[in-house]
Amino acid sequence: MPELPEVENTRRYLVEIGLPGKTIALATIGWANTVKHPSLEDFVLDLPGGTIQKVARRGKYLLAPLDTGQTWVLHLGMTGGLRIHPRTQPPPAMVRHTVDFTDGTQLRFIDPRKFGHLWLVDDPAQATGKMGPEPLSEDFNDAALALVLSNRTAPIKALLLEQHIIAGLGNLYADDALYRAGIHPERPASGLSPEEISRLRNSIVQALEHSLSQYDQSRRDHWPDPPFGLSPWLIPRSPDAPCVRCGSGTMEQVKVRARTTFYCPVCQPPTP
DNA sequence: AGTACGTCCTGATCGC
DNA sequence: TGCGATCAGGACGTAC
Repeated sequence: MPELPEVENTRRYLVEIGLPGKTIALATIGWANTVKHPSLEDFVLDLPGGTIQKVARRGKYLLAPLDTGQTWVLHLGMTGGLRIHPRTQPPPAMVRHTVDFTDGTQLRFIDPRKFGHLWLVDDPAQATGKMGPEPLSEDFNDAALALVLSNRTAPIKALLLEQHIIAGLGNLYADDALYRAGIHPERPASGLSPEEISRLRNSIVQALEHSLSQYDQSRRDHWPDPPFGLSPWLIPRSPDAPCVRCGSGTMEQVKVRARTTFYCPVCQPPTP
């Protein structure tokens, strides 16, 4: 379940371990469906020779522009993870794809469920599609959030998961943000007051930044092989667990758009 | 246009 | 103890 903090953690890992500047020698794809563009044949033909200029992130996508002018785009899906090791080091379990560099190191794409995707494109938008504002950027303000939520009757939780509304949130951080904000996940989005929208925006930022700071510490503690485990979030994710926010409620579990959703009925009442 | 649901995947967990 | 069924969900495609 890599969401924005996990993908950003991966980006920082890749930068710190020195991916920018490496030149690709060989791409080995173990599951053809992972490559979305161009064809598998063209992907493995065109990627080698490129030198990585930098590693950027847009939502949950990692963007690695090459000196060829094309951009190598990676999405970790639900179970994806990336590691760079010397090619001679035994690979971790569940490595689906590898990319060898000319300096003797190798990127390992670990992905048990094969939901990850790769692209090689001229324009990153070919891979990412239309994306909403980055929640940790200046573009993400109360007015912008209010605008995209207006006239939407869908549950607020469902909209938080749409990448063209806000980039980078997934199931866990959507729940965590709503929990921090004290907003019921099934409230119709258009029914939120300006105060609630402001609280929600702040809560999204806090949830993400809290997690990012934990990942920064974890990378320092475990360098050069930080663990894949998820950073602990505030919201208890088990039914009937005591609410750590109000201390009196017990967590409820429901499905919102087929996604497991937790909330505290006391902190997050169904009506304002 | 907005909303809802099925599909892809397989390791982990559950129930009998 | 073993084995089949179920669950997990990011993004996209399809249907209404």
